[in-house]
Amino acid sequence: MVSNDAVSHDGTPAALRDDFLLAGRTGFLFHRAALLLAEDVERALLTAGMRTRYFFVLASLAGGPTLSQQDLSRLLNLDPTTVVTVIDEMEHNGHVERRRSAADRRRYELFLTDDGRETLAKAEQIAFDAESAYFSGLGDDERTALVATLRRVLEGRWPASVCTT
Amino acid sequence: MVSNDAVSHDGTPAALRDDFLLAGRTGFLFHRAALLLAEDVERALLTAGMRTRYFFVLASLAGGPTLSQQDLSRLLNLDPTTVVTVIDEMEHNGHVERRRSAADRRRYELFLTDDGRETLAKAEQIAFDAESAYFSGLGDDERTALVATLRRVLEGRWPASVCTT
DNA sequence: TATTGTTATACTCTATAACTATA
DNA sequence: TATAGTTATAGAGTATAACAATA
Repeated sequence: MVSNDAVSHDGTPAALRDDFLLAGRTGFLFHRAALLLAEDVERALLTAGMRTRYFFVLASLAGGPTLSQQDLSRLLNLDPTTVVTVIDEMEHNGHVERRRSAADRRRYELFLTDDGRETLAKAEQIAFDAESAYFSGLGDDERTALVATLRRVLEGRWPASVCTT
Repeated sequence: MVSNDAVSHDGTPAALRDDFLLAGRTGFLFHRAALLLAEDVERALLTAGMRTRYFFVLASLAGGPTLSQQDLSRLLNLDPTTVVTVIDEMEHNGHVERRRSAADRRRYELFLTDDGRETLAKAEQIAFDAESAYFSGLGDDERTALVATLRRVLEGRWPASVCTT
C-alpha cells in the first residue's frame, strides 16, 4: 500500500526536503508559525469563553492614554464597524464603559470597569500559559532574540496610523 | 487641539510605553509582524493577479512527492472543499493537471504544467522581493537566527497531519 | 466501513455605503 | 468639509452535510 502522506520514497518528510520550496521561505515559516500560535492562544482563551480580539481590546484599554473607538480601530487594524460590535459586547458584559469626550463630543472615551480588569487578568494568565507552552522549545536567549527581531521588523510600521509622531 | 492619536501626554507612542500591555506580549508582536508580512506578500502578488494561497499551492506541487488534493489540504491547512476550488481554478488556467492515480482510483495526482512552473517562477521572484524588503531592517545573522528559531518552533507541528513519520 | 473528491448550503467575518451628530 | 460613531446590507471566505465512486 502506498502511503498517502506527503513523504518521498526515501522516507524524508516532504517539508524537510530541499526541493520543497515553501520550507525554505522565511515568509512561509513565519506565516505558519504565527498561525499556530494564534490558534493555540485562541483555543486557550475559548476555554474561558473569550476570543483573542476581545482580549486584545481589553489589554489595549488597560493602560496608557485613553482611547476612542477610532483609536482602537487604527491600533488593532480593526474595521470601525467591528469595533462597534466588540465594544457593544464588552459594554453589555460590564467590562467597558463609553463616556462622551468633553473635548470632542463626537468621540467616546473607553474605560475598563473593575470587572473588565479582572477578566483581563484572567485572560492574560491564560494567554501567558499558552505562549509559554508554545515557546517551550526555545531557550531564554533565543526567545529574547526573537522579541528583539520582531520589534525591529515592526519599527515604524506599528502601530501604523496611530503612532504618527 | 487635543491629538486624536494614541499618544500619551508626554508624547510617547502608546505602543512603546511599558504600560501598554500588548507591546510586551511576544505573541502579539509575532501575530502583528506575521500579518504585516502576509499583507505585503499578498499585495505584491496581486500586482501579478495572484493570491498567496495560489502561490503556496504552486510551490507545494513544484517538488518532492506527488500530492493529492487531500495531501494539499493537510499540508497547507486548507479545507478539502477549498482545495477543490483552487485546483479547479488552476486547471482552468492551465497551471495544473489532475491525473487519476493508478494505485488508488479515488485520488487525483496533481501535476504542474510548464505554464504552471513559469508562473511559479514569476511569483517566487515577487514574493522574494517582498520578503527582502520586509526583512531589510535585519542583518544576515539576525535573519538566519530568525529562520532557525522558526524551524525550532515548528518542529513536530508542521506539516501537522502530513509528516507522521 | 472508511476515504477521495464533489456539490450545495449555511454561517461567519469583513467590507461598503449611507446616515447623524459634531467639529 | 471632514470626522466619530452607527446601522443596514452585500460580499468574501469558510465550515457542514450529504452524496458518488472507490478502497
